[in-house]
Amino acid sequence: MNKNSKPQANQKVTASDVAAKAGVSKWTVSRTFTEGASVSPRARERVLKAAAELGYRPNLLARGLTKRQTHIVGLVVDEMDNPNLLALINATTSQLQSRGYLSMLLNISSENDHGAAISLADQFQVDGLIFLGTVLRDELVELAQQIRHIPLIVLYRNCMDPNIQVVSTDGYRAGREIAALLIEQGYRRIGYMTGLISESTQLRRLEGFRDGLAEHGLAVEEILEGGHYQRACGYRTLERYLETMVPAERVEALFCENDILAIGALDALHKRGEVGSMGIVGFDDIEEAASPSYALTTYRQPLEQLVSEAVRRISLRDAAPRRHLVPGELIIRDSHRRTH
Amino acid sequence: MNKNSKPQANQKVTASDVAAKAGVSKWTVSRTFTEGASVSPRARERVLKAAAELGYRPNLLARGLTKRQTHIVGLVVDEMDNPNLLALINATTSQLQSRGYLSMLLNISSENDHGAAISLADQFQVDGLIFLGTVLRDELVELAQQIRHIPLIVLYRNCMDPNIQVVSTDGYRAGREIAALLIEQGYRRIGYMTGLISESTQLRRLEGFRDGLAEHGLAVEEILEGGHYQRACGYRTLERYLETMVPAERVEALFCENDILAIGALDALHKRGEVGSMGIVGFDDIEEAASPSYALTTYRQPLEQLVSEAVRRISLRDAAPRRHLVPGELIIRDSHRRTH
DNA sequence: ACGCTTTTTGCAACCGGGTGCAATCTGATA
DNA sequence: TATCAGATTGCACCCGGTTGCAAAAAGCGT
Repeated sequence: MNKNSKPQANQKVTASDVAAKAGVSKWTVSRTFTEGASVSPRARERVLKAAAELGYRPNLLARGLTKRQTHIVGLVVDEMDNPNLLALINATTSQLQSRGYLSMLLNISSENDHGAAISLADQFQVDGLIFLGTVLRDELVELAQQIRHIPLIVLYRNCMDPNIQVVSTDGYRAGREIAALLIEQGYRRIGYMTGLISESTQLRRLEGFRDGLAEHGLAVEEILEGGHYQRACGYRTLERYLETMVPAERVEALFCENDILAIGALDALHKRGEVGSMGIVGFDDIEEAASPSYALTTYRQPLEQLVSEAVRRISLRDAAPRRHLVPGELIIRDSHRRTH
Repeated sequence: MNKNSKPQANQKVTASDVAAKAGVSKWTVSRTFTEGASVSPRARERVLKAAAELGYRPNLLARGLTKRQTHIVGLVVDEMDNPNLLALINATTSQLQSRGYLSMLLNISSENDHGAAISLADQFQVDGLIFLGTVLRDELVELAQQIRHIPLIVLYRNCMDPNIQVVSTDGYRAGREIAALLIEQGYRRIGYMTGLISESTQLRRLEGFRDGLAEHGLAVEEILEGGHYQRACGYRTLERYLETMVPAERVEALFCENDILAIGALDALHKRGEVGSMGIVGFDDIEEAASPSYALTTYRQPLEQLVSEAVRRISLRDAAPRRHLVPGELIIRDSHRRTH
């Protein structure tokens, strides 16, 4: 009862089929679908008509085989629990698709076999590999070296290996801008809350922050270790700090490595009824940051631009290991101000 | 200065190369890498050795072309803002990879061209299409009909079209279980908070809930429209309800269509200092549900099982439009109890 | 109408590997 | 040692498209 008798092009329609119907050779069909090939308008029209009637769609495997270009890009993803990641994946796949590329998702979180995944992508002749917010361990770099000569791009994170391309937010610059903002507010005693130490981008952030302060003769008075990417971590870290330090000794402002920690910090201030006693700045501009109850001053990473640059490099087949840092945007709300 | 002179297998190593080095024909090489093909142990060994030395890796495009099986699965994804989605994507890609499949992500959210994306996947000869938490509009179903005969699976959602396979949580059963739980608590006046109406799975949930209550001679006293998947929505909806109804007239317990709404509802109770005055049950068991400040009683969808079933069907090339409903698990915490 | 330049088009070969079939090689049995 | 089944291997050809080359057709000036 399931026999579909509709004349829909259920099975394979090949170029030869179209050729037969259009009364030309299959090569002419191929040329019709090749940009800038030489085909007479008349032939093209007949081919197009026949193709439409038959519902012809070129087999992309075959095309990839001969053209040595598949228009598939491997997206290597780790840490599948970071909510930012979804936005990254969304933006990347979206832009890739609109430029005619397809994304192959390679999950290398936890128990998955990293080597197998990357090798498999290579065997599929992907046109490039984008590491999405992945912290590239040496092990991965080594793997990546063994594959074909294609663009390897670390997006949204940093990677010091000279053979890997990087497209990322200019953390150093961001750090300086935030330092400048806080100094402008008149703060002298300024602190920094780190996330997990392992993430190399953030180091540059702190460096820039430090240098920005140094220009005005200031130093980072206090470095708090925030730890994981969780509100509770920011909360506990600041809470403990507030407990141990009398108000006069505390820093007046705190730059947190990401919004989640910053929001946790704000929660801690709130809990102790000390909202407004310390300027807080975050990083990322996540959705909650805009909520009026936080009004978090933060720094927005130029997501679309970053992705766009990465995609551009892939489509240019640019495998040269350059590094591209894009400036983000300071989002000024209220949390960096002290009200008392 | 960038000339890589290392003897690494930078370029293409084909089966013929391996054959030459191993002193056999390329067909023997092919057979060596084919499960269950007839190759003498001696030949196999020599091929394997040569392959290893040369760093040979079969070209999967070529293989896919002849075998008519690519081991690529298209993951069609919509609503890239739903955080549940990330867990779904993670589980799916992970399981696919461990079974030797690769995932091609097709983003059909917002401005992306749905038709183009799905058609492209088809042209790449994917072995199946999984719609991840996508609400399958008719338009999509129609598109899907036009492609090759491969499994089309809607995962984590429902779809009434008889030509599409469904692998999803048994919402009807869940609804009944929750009804039973609430009745067991002694409640008589029981309500339901909906999410967005458009999502068809949830209808079954309400049906089951309704039937479960009916068995004990009860009905759903109140249907609150929660709206979007946002805490604020659950919050506002319940707040408004509490404002308009005097305690004696209120429902004693409320089953919310998802945890986000349920948590919003708990927030509303908390805000009014009426925690414990109403039993609340959610659905999904998101991370926050376990937090002691909510202790949300909820229903966990069997994510891994669902994914596993979908992957199984793909690998069996089972394109028959069956529908598979998996029971989830009631997670009993405290929020369904009344304390006063 | 004629020679000459451009297009257009057909063909063979190829991308990298897989399959059916027949030829060849085992080696165990008679 | 001859015989024959079964395992192994080579070969031609296929998958579905693309490309370089040369032949055929069309355009053009005179």
